Amino acid sequence: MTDNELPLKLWVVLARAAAAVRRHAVADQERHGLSEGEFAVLEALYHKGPMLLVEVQRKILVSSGGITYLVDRLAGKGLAERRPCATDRRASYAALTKEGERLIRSIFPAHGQAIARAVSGLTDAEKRQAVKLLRKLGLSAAELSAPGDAEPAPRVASESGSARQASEAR
Amino acid sequence: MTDNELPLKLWVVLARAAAAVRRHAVADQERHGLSEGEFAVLEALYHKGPMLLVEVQRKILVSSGGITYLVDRLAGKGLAERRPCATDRRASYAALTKEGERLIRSIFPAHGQAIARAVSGLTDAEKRQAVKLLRKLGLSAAELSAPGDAEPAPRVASESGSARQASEAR
DNA sequence: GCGTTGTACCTCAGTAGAGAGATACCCTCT
DNA sequence: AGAGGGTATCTCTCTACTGAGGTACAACGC
Repeated sequence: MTDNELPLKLWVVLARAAAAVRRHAVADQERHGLSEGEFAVLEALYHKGPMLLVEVQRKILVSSGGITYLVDRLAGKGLAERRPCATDRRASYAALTKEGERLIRSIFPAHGQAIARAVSGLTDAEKRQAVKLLRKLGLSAAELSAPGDAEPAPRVASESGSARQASEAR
Repeated sequence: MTDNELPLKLWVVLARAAAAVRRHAVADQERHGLSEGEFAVLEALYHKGPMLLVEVQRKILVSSGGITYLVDRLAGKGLAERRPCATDRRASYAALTKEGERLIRSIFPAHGQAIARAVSGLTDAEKRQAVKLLRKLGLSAAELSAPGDAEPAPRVASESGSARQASEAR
């Protein structure tokens, strides 16, 4: 039975597994008042030291507006700060404050354990196998032509029907 | 040393693979003006017929407010409708309208192909292997004690017949 | 019957972040 | 020196929800 729904099934179990594990990760992060994105920024800075905002952005896969928002929030909490870049005045670094470093250092080990627990349903051999397959899958999917190519496709459903507020602007 | 960061690495590649494949799925759905959640509802109703809102909610894993919102949106687009439940006046069914059924029927095959393309980096044998591992991982992660419990009451042996719950497919 | 507990749905405020566009700057080429 | 194009960040609007809380009904025990 060469299952021609194999790709769909793979996508379903992939999405569900990721969601299930993510729930554990996020629950752990929220115990410290951090959103997923905030934690990702802290973790990146913790492991790599100060980075340009654009580097962090690419690492954690958020939009340009998103990284501004996240660094703003962390700065507001006193966990991170911006530092000017000496060689490029457009750019700036994000860096952990003392408090930010203290926080991430104190919670990271437990976080790792929470993740370990979440994935403990697989043996180490299975984990290695899964890493290999998922790495291959992730890389190949990421390399496929940018989404939205091909045909615009027939627009369905009015879509212009929703009341659009006429906001006066500046 | 046997890599004690294996769980973390698994989580990273899992999240990245899921995000990469999801981008393709979402891009395809958006060509028809549907968000991920809207598409998930249509697909569920298409495959299972009319369902109670609470059933759809559990199937696609959104909050109670979320399912109300999604059905409202689909109703506003004329793709789905609510129907009273004869035996329980609190409850109501969601069902596809003619137009909704026509739409999902017309786009579903191409959607399957988009997914197939997104996961085409793996051979069929690898896909099957991945499905097996991810199913095991997803089920075990979903069964772990609810997130947020500081002291997980030792409810260890929940149900030994672990296989069940969370039927796949969406 | 009546009280209690559980369930299905809705309401509403709030949030994380997307994405388009603007601004300021850098770099190269002439 | 100046034009042109590329890049880093910020601003702003908008979306797709979440989660808490409320209402109406259901279901059970007495």
